[in-house]
Amino acid sequence: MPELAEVEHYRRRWAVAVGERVERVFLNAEKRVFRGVDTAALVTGLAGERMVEARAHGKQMYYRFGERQWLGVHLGMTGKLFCVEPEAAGEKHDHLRLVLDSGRVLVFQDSRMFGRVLYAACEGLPEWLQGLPPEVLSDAFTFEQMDAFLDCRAGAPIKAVLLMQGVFPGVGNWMADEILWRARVAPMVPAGRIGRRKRREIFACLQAVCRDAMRVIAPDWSRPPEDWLFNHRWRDGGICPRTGRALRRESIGGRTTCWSPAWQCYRG
DNA sequence: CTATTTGTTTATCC
DNA sequence: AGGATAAACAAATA
Repeated sequence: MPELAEVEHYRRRWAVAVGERVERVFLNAEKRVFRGVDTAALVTGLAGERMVEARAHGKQMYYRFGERQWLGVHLGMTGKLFCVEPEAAGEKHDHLRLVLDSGRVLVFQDSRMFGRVLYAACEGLPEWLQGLPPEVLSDAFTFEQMDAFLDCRAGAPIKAVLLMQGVFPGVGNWMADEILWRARVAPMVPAGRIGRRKRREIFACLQAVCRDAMRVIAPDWSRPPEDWLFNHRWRDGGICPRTGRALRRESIGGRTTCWSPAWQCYRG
């Protein structure tokens, strides 16, 4: 489920441990979420260290312990982070558990295991945090950059382009649909066929959807207002809140896409 | 039983 | 070469 704002929500669930020390680490090294990770080094490296930083960049979260212990978490499709009381029972898909000095436990749970854990012990940023693109809500994310990228991916449907994490970090399936719905652009339109004026609208809607999602979802996972596409998109028979007509669901760019044909009339 | 899934990586085809 | 697309990953849910 996790896109930009859901990731931020989960980041905060572990951020309650900032200032606390890790007493012990439990994990099952065989699980796919640890693919490529030196789990033995992770277990010994984090033990005794204090969490000093809890951050997210797009869908990639990372926590720093002490001066040189870095733990990365990506939630994939079904990953979750939470903090439980000492007496809480473990659950089936708990893959990583950090027991704090207070007794509370930070848990990473992921049933489908498309998520992953990363680990590094180094002075500066680990290589997997270097060269990240500007975050979509930062000043460094500019229209000119988006404009150039749409030309670079001119043949791909705009829906697929918005999902590319190298330029739109954090944008996921429902956010891409929400953006195109607000901008009134049909999702299968090739990016290169979108004119400059409409690109300006897409840019503004992109920022607005990210900002709104952060405000509504990140603090407590509130249900978005009914005038978002969000509440209508999941089930068959959904109705467009703007037109009152049926939403359509089809596969575009390899992903299930929900859109409102009468409303999203821009075809480039 | 089958079909579906809010993500990413790898393979394959142009 | 490089962009576009499909497949694979895995388990829960309908």
